[in-house]
Amino acid sequence: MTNFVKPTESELEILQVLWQHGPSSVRFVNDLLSERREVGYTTTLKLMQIMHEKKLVDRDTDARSHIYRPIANEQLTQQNLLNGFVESAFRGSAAQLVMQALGNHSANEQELEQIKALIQQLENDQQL
Amino acid sequence: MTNFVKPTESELEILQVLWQHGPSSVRFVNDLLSERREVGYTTTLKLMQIMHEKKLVDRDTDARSHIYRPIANEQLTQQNLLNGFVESAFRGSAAQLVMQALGNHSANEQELEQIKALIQQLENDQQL
DNA sequence: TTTTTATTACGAATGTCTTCGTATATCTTT
DNA sequence: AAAGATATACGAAGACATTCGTAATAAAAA
Repeated sequence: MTNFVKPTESELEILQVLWQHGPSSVRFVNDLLSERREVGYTTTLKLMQIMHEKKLVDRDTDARSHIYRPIANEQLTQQNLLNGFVESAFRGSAAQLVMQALGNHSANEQELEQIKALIQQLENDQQL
Repeated sequence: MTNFVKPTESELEILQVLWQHGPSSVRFVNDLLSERREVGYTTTLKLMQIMHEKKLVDRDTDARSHIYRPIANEQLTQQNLLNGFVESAFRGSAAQLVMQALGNHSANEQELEQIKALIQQLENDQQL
């Protein structure tokens, strides 16, 4: 967590593809994005080049078609984004955010169990 | 929730002041913001005027010093922001976000109890 | 080999966000 | 009333973010 560069919306969309599918070419990423919305190939290319400059991704340029991969993993990035989000939208109160998230985005039974287990664990740790 | 306009970072900062302190003048908002960082008066003024155009705030122009107030309340805005955030950063999984939030931003004992109670309630409702 | 296709690099246009200077009007103080 | 302080309106500059066209190059197909 030395220095976090916040990805933009579009950049995050690309990172999602890379996290889910592993190292990928621009072509592959653009094909996936195109399924969801209109986006030109060179637009995706340019974004990925910028992400490389920002050191959000690494790339292998051995083959003609370069292969990109995220530098930070998904969890760490989520954590950094979450910190900023809690700060700006929830005045720093993660508990408030959790309440809102649970209240409106219903989680399923299994997820609720997982969350309960996590809380249990947190409470146990706190006793030490 | 007819049509949500997403406030920018700076706009959200101003909304926070209005939610916390009630209807305020530009002067008041700018004084508060200035305690935390360098920001010119006309910068804050301009932002609040733009927020008025975007219909993020209403204003009373009876007195020379106009009084601004948020149009949407804090909870509703948080909910809208949260939906977008869960979508873009957590692939739509609110449960994942909750786990991350609980894991790293420790909540205190009382907050954990509140969250547990909420989960209990959700589980009860689900049985109907 | 020639033509077609695919890929990168790059520049530039457009849009949005943030910031501030300046002009004008209004209120307050002297 | 004159001078100073305070408010709004407005334009514009600078920084990013997003998008795409075009040129150059490399690979694949004909």
